[in-house]
Amino acid sequence: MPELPEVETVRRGLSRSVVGRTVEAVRVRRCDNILCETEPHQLAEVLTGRSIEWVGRRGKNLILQMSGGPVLLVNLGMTGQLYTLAEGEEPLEHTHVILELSGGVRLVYRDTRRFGHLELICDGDLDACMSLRNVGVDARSRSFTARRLAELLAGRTALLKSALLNQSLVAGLGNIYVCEAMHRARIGPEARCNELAEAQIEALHRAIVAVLDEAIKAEGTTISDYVTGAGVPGSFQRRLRGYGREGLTCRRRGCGGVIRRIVQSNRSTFYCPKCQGG
DNA sequence: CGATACACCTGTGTGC
DNA sequence: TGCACACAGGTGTATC
Repeated sequence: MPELPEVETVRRGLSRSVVGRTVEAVRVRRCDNILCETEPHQLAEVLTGRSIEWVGRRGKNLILQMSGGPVLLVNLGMTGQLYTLAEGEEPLEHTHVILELSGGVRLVYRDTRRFGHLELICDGDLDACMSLRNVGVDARSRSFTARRLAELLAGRTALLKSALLNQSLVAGLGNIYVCEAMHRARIGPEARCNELAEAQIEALHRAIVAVLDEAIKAEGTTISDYVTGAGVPGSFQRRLRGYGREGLTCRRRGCGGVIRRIVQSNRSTFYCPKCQGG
């Protein structure tokens, strides 16, 4: 579910609602998706009494910096949620951890399919932690340029789509935004990394930056599970041009093509056969 | 090392 | 109504 725009939206929301608050209690309902140097129950021991100093992001990973050094990293996987409960609101099924914060704020971590995980990094050393070991250049960092993208793709024979989904190259894109960026850049689904012209890579880079930016402004894409840090859906699903639109008319002005769905490496790819190369 | 297949988990929607 | 199957935003691991 959550790709870069969704994770960034959660980061921004939590920056407003939980930064500066102190962890008063930690309720762990289910701990088999908590990575920790020692034991999952260490979560309460380490976090209780510390305040949340800031919330950061690397690719699709959220970083909660705690006072005194430790970091709580959150990867939401497909169905993960990290949001604050409204007053009187009860946690739903599949809520695995609740942080009770000062001021009566409750931050919950929920994940139906449990593809996500928490990682407690006691010494705060992000460069050595498990979750970030294979995270490449963030798609919204300054160093993600067209030139950098070209270097990352050079010499690869894989499908472009597979490379863009590979977090160790560019971090932050998932199935939705890869489909959207390739549609915007008019690159067909069968394109391979090593057969792109320079101008196509530049167009792809512009498309990636633009679609992520627009999606963040819309607070992300909600298909079924994703919610912002405040627990509400995003709205970018209304502006998708390819993803999830099989059989519908292409949204490119004057195109009139019909969006198709194919399966590539076991995942759906949506594209317009008329305005995207193939 | 690079590319691909698959497993991990739960819920929902479809067709018989 | 019951059941089988396809499918879903991600990613680590095994295999060639």
